[in-house]
Amino acid sequence: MKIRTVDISSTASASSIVFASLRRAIIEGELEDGAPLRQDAIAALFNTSRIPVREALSRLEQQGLVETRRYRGAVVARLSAKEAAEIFDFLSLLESEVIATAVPRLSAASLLEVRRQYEAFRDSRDPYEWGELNRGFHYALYRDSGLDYHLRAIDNALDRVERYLRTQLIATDGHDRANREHLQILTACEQGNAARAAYLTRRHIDGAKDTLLEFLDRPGSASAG
Amino acid sequence: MKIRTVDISSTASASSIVFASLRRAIIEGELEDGAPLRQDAIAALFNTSRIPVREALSRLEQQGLVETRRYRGAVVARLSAKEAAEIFDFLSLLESEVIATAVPRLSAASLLEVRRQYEAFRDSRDPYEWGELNRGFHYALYRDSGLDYHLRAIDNALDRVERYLRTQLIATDGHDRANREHLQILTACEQGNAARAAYLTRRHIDGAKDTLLEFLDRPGSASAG
DNA sequence: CATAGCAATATTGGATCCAATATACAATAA
DNA sequence: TTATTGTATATTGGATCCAATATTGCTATG
Repeated sequence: MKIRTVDISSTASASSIVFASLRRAIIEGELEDGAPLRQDAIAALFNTSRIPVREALSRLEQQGLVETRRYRGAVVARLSAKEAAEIFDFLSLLESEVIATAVPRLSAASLLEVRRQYEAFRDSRDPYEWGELNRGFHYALYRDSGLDYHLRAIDNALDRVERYLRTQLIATDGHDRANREHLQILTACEQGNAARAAYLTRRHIDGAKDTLLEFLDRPGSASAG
Repeated sequence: MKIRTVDISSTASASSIVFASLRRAIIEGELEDGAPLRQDAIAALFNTSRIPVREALSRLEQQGLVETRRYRGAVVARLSAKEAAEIFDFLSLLESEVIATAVPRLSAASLLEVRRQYEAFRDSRDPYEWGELNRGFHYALYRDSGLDYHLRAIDNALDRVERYLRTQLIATDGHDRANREHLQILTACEQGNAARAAYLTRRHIDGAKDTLLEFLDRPGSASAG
């Protein structure tokens, strides 16, 4: 049939909508570290009952984005600079491995898409878009690796540190530098040089980590948010 | 006070009990791939209502152990040989990194604990203990790395493939071989040779993967469970 | 006999209600 | 006055009830 169909069975449930919204609010930093998440209040916001909210909260907890204490409710998970640093290391390890796998498999179409994503990130001036655009660039690079489990782990890790990433991009010359490094990585991929792409990716992430930690150590620098 | 106390606030809730029990049943293979998880039936088993069951199921889904389709219920997540192979690669990458970080920090006490865990695994004849004991050995080795986020990711990944690991240990000479390799790794750690420990760990996991895939490819070999 | 249509049943998703616990605050005693 | 106890309120965890959807089995019809 020529009809454009939609899989109704995968229509969003209330709990999945609440989950997605809360997740976004947390990783964007709209809800700060340690902010309490009252079931009643959230349910009212979405015109629903507390049941889907509780389901969403327990999923967020499983993912490490919120912390729950029995009978005391949930709060946005705190993340120390040390923990953030570890997650950057985690990303560095995984992303360099994934890109090394992806490069020999990158199709011409994928490379075009990567370049498009590179330009979108480069041309954006809205820091609140950067997180999504940065993921778009990296994801386009990694997709052809076929390493779905790795990609999921990377996504979860990015969720945890996205606020810090934005801090780093805003408060330093992070955006310009990311652009330069993205271009280098893209070039290496176009040349089919997997080892170099992996090396540059590793340096890209390690550098972001170092810059951020340096910034956070400066007394008076506000925490992420 | 001299009273032996217990932190009541961390008492287990119904949903966390259901979660832990289902998780164990799934990773041990008591519930097979694709087995339906009826909320009513599970609630009855635990003498509770469906609410905590639903919370547990959504957490399990978030962790990738079950798959849910709206209005159709949850089933134990299937795992193809290809996906299992990817997860082994994931573990190989992470565990070798973690152990390399841990070795220079291993205390004498930790090394003794590692040896104890090594012996416990070596001396066990019950395949259903092997999963837990294997984790005990590895975890004792990794703990001093301080890489908590990495360790959590490793745990989650192990959850997904534990059934396959046991298949591999039972159906081949896996247990003996694992013991030999564990001893090699332990020795490298005692000698403070981080690079060698990492190399051996990588080979240990890659070897388990290859053995398992070979076994699964043999026609007539039952799937994990 | 095969199949479309429909009714009956089973099952999930969500709302409302109740119980258990924590928190805030007032009352009281040293 | 200050620390402690009791009480009122807020909030979460769980049970029960209702609505939406899927599945199953029967019936009728060609």
